[in-house]
Amino acid sequence: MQKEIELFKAQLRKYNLKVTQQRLKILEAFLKAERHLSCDDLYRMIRRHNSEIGYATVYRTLKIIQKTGLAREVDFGDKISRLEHEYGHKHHDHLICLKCGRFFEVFDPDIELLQEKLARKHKFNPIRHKMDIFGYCRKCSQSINQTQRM
Amino acid sequence: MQKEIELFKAQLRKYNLKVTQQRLKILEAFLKAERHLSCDDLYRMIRRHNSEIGYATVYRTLKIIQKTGLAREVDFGDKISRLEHEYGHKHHDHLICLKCGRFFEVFDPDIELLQEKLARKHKFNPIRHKMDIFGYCRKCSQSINQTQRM
DNA sequence: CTGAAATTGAAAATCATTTTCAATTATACT
DNA sequence: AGTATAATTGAAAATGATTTTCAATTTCAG
Repeated sequence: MQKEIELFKAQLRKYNLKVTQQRLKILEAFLKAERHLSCDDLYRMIRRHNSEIGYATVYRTLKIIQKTGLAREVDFGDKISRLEHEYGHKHHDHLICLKCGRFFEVFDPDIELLQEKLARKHKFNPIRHKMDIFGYCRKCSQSINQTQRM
Repeated sequence: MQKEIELFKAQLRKYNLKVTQQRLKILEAFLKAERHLSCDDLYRMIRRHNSEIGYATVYRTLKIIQKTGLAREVDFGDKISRLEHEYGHKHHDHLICLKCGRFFEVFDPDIELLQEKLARKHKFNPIRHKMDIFGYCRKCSQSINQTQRM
């Protein structure tokens, strides 16, 4: 985690941004957290513990954390920005359960390869991609009892 | 297009929803449109032509259109809901240009197969999935001149 | 035709996100 | 260490898409 903090500081300096107590606390809170976090999640976490840090500051710092490459946005289809750790984490895709909302991180090198090929076939220069599979996890698959409704 | 309209009407009846002029006009406008449309896009289109249909009605009807399986939501990462035709359209993924915003629909059966396998390997029951590759299209690849900025 | 139930649309509410701005703080430079 | 300056903070307001409310209107089964 020290490594990430140093990287963050270095990036701040590089862009003439100041190393403030708030920014460091927010980064640490983010790094300590395991799950995918929305801005609101993180704001509450920080607030719960001790510090008085404004929502706007958390919001703005999360933007910076993204830009430094320490986090990336993930999208669970609910229109809420969530961040997950990026630094030191390999790329992965998601299996997202439509019932319980849990997600699983997965990776398949063959798919990655084919994605590259697919893009190249279309003269497209891929930078990043996102693959989410929605469905039912093992537990929920058993207990599905959907009431079809409109 | 007649087929889609009949299907829509049938679905409405099935769920005790009424077949109104507004709903039909909105569906037709949607079906005639080629591109991916946001609620706002569609509202403007309809309004431009003639009809006086409220935004709320467009919004609500789009939800119904989704539920009937005639449209599905696509996500270009900008937090705006856009719908694309679903009925009679095969599943596909997207190549989305980070510069000009254009997108390309692509499909690769090998990837589809591997996605199924991947899910099964994790005892996950896949229902649908979403794969978007972000990068630069042919035209934009040439003229990239990004100014690195924070 | 008629009544019950659904729909409409204008306006307001919601909710995440983003900006504003005056007060505060970090940092480079004496 | 002191100071100037430029960035940051945080409360509050603004934004913008989405969603709901509710009284008036429309649909449609009987």
